Amino acid sequence: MTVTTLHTPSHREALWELESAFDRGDLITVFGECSVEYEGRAASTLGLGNRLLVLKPDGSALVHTDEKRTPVNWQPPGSTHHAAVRDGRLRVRSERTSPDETLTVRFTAVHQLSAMGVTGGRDLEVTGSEADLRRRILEDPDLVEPGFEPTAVERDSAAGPMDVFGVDASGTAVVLELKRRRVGPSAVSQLARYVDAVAEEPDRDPDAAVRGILVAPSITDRAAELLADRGFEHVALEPPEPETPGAETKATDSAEAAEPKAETTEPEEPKAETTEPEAETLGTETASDDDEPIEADAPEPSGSASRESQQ
Amino acid sequence: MTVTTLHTPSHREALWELESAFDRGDLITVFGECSVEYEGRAASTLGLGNRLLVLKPDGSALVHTDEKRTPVNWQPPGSTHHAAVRDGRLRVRSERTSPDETLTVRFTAVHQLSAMGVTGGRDLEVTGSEADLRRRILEDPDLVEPGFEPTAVERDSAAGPMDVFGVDASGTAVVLELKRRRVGPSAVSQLARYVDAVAEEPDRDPDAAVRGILVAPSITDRAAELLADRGFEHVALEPPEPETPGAETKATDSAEAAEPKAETTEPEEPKAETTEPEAETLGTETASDDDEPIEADAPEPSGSASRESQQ
DNA sequence: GCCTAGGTCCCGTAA
DNA sequence: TTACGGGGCCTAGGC
Repeated sequence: MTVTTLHTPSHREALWELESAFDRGDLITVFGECSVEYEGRAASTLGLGNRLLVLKPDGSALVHTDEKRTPVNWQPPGSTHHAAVRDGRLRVRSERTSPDETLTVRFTAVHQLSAMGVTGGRDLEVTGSEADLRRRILEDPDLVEPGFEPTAVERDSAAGPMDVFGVDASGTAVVLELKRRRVGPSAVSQLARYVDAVAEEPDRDPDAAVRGILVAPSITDRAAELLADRGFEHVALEPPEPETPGAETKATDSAEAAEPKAETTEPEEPKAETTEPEAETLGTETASDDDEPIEADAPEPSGSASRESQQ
Repeated sequence: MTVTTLHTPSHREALWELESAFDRGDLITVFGECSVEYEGRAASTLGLGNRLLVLKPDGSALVHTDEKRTPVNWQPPGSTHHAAVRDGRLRVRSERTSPDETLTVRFTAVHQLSAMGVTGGRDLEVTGSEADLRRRILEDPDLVEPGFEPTAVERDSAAGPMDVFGVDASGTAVVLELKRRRVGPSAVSQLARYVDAVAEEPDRDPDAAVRGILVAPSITDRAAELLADRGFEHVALEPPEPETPGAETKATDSAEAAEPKAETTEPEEPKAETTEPEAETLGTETASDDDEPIEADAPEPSGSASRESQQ
């Protein structure tokens, strides 16, 4: 693995290294004293200070201070990086079009410049998303309510696509809005938009009701009021098992669901999903182990360092 | 400025340096081959690959690949960083509570480790925000429509706080929802929530109308339909500044300082709107200069480098 | 701590 | 390209 590093380089030296790093497609970090300007969708200025600039080969640019997860300034992927020496400073500029945006970083001093060849390994696997929650519901629609039958996912409406659409035990249309986490008023509005759109569809009996159900781990008080005003309902449900199944079971919210689920029997054959119903335990991991047995069990064999946050 | 850098250190050496860097409150970058695990609100795994790990003294942690502006994994500020050598690997772990979340980065090889003392300079000045749009409207309410009078900002309702509340020339209540950029259906829903909440306030004449106006640079077709369905209106207006109306005028700090903002301190009570709103020309720049005269005019005196995005 | 909404949101997906 | 909605969103401002 090639890593090129310059310590307190002159602007010319830094410029030269940036040039070749751009050519190599390296990931670049520049640490130094700089001011930053941005102009595009908005505009901003940032006075002199020490920051870390990261330039990625895909055109991304990040300016980080010593605080916050979000960069103080940035440029999204697809931008074009330029470097030059102007007015006695090293200027790095990242530009893009549609929208036209320019990020300019002017270094009065470069403390360190590194260029690294980075390759692949971007295959992140995530669990606990709204898609996981949807899978869970499609596999066992009774979790929403006994007799619920999903008929479509992402069904389009005049107000946009609905997460899940279906009918209840009495044949009434039901719109589900799913959220992976606790939600507020905006989720109720979103649900209302879809329900209203369905209710007004021309081929529908104007007198036929359309139910709206917000499926989320929990909702705020205000959201509950708005939900009640519209005659909508809330079903407490969350994505399956982001926490490891072994220990640390946190099904605390299940109490909110209250409704004794009449045992998760064979789903009413949800047309759209004929998968084996036993998959209700989709979160199971064979031979699950605790978080890190090797490390957790081992006594400190080689020392350890820690630091407390000081915000 | 102190910068400590280790090249291809042993895990023990890296651990030692991390320890002291934590103590110093340095900003740390670690570049190497690693796998990443996250567990908390969701969970994720990332296989072996070369990445850049950034550890901030405020407890933030970022794992960056060679692509995207968003880190592939991260930890927000307030987390606590730990380092240790386990199973022949350098393990960096960042944990936080409420919610409980853990980020674990295991390095099989460290190509470079740097620690930098970063100080201050976080005073970012931004223009073009929704707050700027609101200022613009409060300074000249006629931009919304002739005779409009704002009476409150962030006025609370049963559905949440409204951006601007006021009355039109005929005395009818008006709710404004402001957006700094082009908007879709969600903004219409948001406006509808507020209008409905105001309309149902007990002390209000049930027959009295409440108007809803969406103030944004533009809206999508679907948003326009939803807006029309509800009888709401759209006023095309954007924040002052970010877009360059004339010839690349970009509000240098000097111009802003020169701007007689005088008592522009939030007319909380615009009722007494007797003042002649000469501030209508708030977008004017005195002695505007082009983007960067020194650099732009100068011919390439010292070389330049550029790189095209390759995505 | 929770709630509410903005953001240069970023990002993926589909039309 | 635009549109639309999810996100481990993050962040700021109230309460």
